[in-house]
Amino acid sequence: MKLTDYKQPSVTVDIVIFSVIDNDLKVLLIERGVEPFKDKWAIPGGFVQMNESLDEAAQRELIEETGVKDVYLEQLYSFGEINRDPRGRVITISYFALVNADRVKLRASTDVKDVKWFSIKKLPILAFDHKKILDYALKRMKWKFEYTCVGFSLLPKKFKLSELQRLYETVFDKQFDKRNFIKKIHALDILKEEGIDESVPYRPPTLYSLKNNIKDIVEII
Amino acid sequence: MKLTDYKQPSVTVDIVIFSVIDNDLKVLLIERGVEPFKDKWAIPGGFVQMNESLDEAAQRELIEETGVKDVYLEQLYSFGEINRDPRGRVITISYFALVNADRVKLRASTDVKDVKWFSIKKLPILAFDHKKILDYALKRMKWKFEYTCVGFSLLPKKFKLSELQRLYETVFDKQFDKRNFIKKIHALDILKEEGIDESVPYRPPTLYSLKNNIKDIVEII
DNA sequence: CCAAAAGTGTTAGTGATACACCCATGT
DNA sequence: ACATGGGTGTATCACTAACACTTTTGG
Repeated sequence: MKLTDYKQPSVTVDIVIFSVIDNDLKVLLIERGVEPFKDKWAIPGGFVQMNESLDEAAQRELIEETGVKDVYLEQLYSFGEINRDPRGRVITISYFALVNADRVKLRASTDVKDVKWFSIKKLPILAFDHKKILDYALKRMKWKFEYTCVGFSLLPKKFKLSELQRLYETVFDKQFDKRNFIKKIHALDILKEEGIDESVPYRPPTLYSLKNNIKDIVEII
Repeated sequence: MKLTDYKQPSVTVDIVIFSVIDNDLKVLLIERGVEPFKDKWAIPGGFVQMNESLDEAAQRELIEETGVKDVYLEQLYSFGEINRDPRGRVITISYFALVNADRVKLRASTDVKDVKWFSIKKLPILAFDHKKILDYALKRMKWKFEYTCVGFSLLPKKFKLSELQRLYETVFDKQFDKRNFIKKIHALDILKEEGIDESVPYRPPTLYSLKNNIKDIVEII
């Protein structure tokens, strides 16, 4: 039995790209320029080429869309309902990424009318089954945020504790008690001091950085 | 741009099927009857057909291999390294299943020399990248076992607490304190009493069953 | 009365939560 | 002096972990 004895589905990767901009959790969407779902918003993605692994395909799509690499990128789930794409049988392997929006240069590519960051609170109607994918991504992203150190990839190398707390408050859309938050972070013993930021017009805050490469290793309970 | 403009990879599903037999955690493997990896042991799986979703394909493979359905089945992860299959580009969507071995009738199918339960502690060398898939499945299965109620699908409808504890001790390969274990289970408030088993030659134990349909909803801890 | 498994409480330690004020700086 | 954000401690509660003996039944 040879591989070619089977009719084969197409395989795509779709990337849910998150960022935090102006204390608001955002997701990157593209406006489709072609059918199906022309003029509708969708999660960026594309076909997996024969000479690249799934992770490489996701990485490539991410770079095409945002110009950034070396960001947090994680496979989510594969969606393969028979009729999820009106063009035919398409299986998609979804990913999510966390990017620091400062580094991103949005570029509309072929077949794309527009590219925009959308607040997670004001999403348009999405093409295909992309709402389902986005919901799933959001759930998993929050989980990862809560239980690992992935969130630090959205901060500059050196940051103050209040920035870290604001980031978490944005993602979870709720307030935390300052003392308890700091206590918890310190208890994890994952930060090292990096001096003091003297450039502010108020009491200078201590800067911190993550201890070497524990980004997604240490579980934050 | 049409779907057929792309050369397409093949897509398979592979199912890591777990069971607990004689207080030992087992996984179901098949001995391949054809190249590649002829005579090597592998995780059961097969090509996704054009008229079935991924979940349906996994379900079908599971039934073909074991004859059981209505068991716990969950998608794990998709593996798509370029050279993971010597026949060509094959992407596999892996699943894991928990089956009660009492209900299973093993059936060698075409291209399969043998089918056997292997103790997780004495695994043979596996074909393809199946070792990686199995390791991943094991990790996820244990996680699910610890934090949800999936484990109950390996027990009969009515069971005694000592059976439940023995199951957990088998899966995690360590002993738990009886009083603390029971206390924890009771605190979850997921069991209802189902009378007493009078048929034993020692003090008759209370039987319990899971409250309706909370199998994988309630998080344990 | 013996074997086998069922059943049952208390204590100490650890982590989570709730809560309010003073400090250092620039203007 | 004031505005801005930085920094700090304590008390209570809930959960976890460690630990051993008595009970019920059949043979």
